[in-house]
Amino acid sequence: MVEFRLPKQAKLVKTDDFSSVFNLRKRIANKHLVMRYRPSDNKGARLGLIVAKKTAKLAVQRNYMRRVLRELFRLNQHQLPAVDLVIQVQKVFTKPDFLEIKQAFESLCKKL
RNA sequence: GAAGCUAGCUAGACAGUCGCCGUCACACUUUGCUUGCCAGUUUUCUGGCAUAGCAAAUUGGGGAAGACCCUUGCGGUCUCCUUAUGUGAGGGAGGAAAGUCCGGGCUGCACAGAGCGAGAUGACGGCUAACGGCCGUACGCAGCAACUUUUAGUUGUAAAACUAAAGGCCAAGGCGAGGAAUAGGGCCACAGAGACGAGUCGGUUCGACCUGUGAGCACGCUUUUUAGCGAGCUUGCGUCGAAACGGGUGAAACGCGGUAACCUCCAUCUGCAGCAAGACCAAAUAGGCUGGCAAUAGGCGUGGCUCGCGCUGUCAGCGGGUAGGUUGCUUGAGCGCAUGAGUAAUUGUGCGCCUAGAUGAAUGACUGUUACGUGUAGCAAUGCACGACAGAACCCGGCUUAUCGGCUAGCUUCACUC
Repeated sequence: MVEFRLPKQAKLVKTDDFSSVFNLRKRIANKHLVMRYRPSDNKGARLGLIVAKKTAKLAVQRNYMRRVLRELFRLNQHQLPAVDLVIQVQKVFTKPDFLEIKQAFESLCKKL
């Protein structure tokens, strides 16, 4: 039985966590997303999200994008290696773009 | 029934899979003691149940405090603090959560009292914790429908009906920074001669100046004779002075006009900052204070050199304070129903209810069925696409702005029936 839960331990919380990922400067990207990552000693992958106010002005849009990306991470976390992952949104996407975003996320995950 | 307006409610529904954040209950391990109940027993006491309270140990997660060990490591052991874990139940964005424009609560700082300054408000009365909000009344402004007047057109024998335009009166409803202009200062577009002590300009009349100039008349002189020069009178223009009248304007004209949304005056109100407020716990590193030890040596600076002066060690404790954590944190001017008071805003009483508390930031993602609306294809059945504005961040009362629709109630006008 595979667990798909996403407890608090699987999230990047501290400012130090984020800045250490940024300092490693490992970066892959496509049209929608930018992923920065850093191998870690923990058991599973950990996630941090960055959705800037600049990319989407409305809070509703930002919340949707955050939730979709968190959901995708949750469902795919066992295929991922043990890394600290920071996903940055480049471009606004809404409900009709879901499949496109899913493909973008999966293709980036394969490159990890 | 139709139209208009104003309030209030709502913000598609159901199911499945996988999740997130609080709350509650139970389980999360045992032992001992206290308490209560039951049974036996004369009592002491014994046994069982409840697990309410306390203590001890133990398992798991987390920890930033303390001690010890040696292999000196992102080590182990012990003490201490804290809670997790599993199952179940129940809850989990809005009418604007938005803009942050007003008013409060709450919190900290400041504060004898008074004054100056600054800001806000401004009919009258009321409501309220308070307000720049709301309610009522009066006034003013704009104005749709209806009604009505005039004109034009069409129909019609006519009565009249309809349509259009321009007015009148304008329901319900809407809008109104609305005190003082004799306390004072400033300003008043365009037009007009002139726009705020008033004078100037032009016209008319009178007088003066004509050494300025044009025209006319008559005179004198002449080698320009249809001309030139000189001097005179009248008159026009011009300059100066006086008088009364008066100026196609304009909202307003030698007036006790307007403007206070220019300053100002009057009345009332306002201390300042904000949950990143504030309170508690509290690493690492750096620095501070106190004490002990070492030491009067050495080093550095000042100086040409000496003396002198200043700085510089280590250990322990203390307090401030940063990251971080806990709290503030959701029970409140709360909501619903009934009923009393009041035209109403609002409020008294009774009963019932608990309704998000996140913090690199939860409240969801996807799929299916279906309702409604819109668009599109189609004769139709039906198919396809789309679904308003928008996301809590201490909490309330308002205002403003955005918004697909639906439902209910009230008010006004018109029509119909009785």
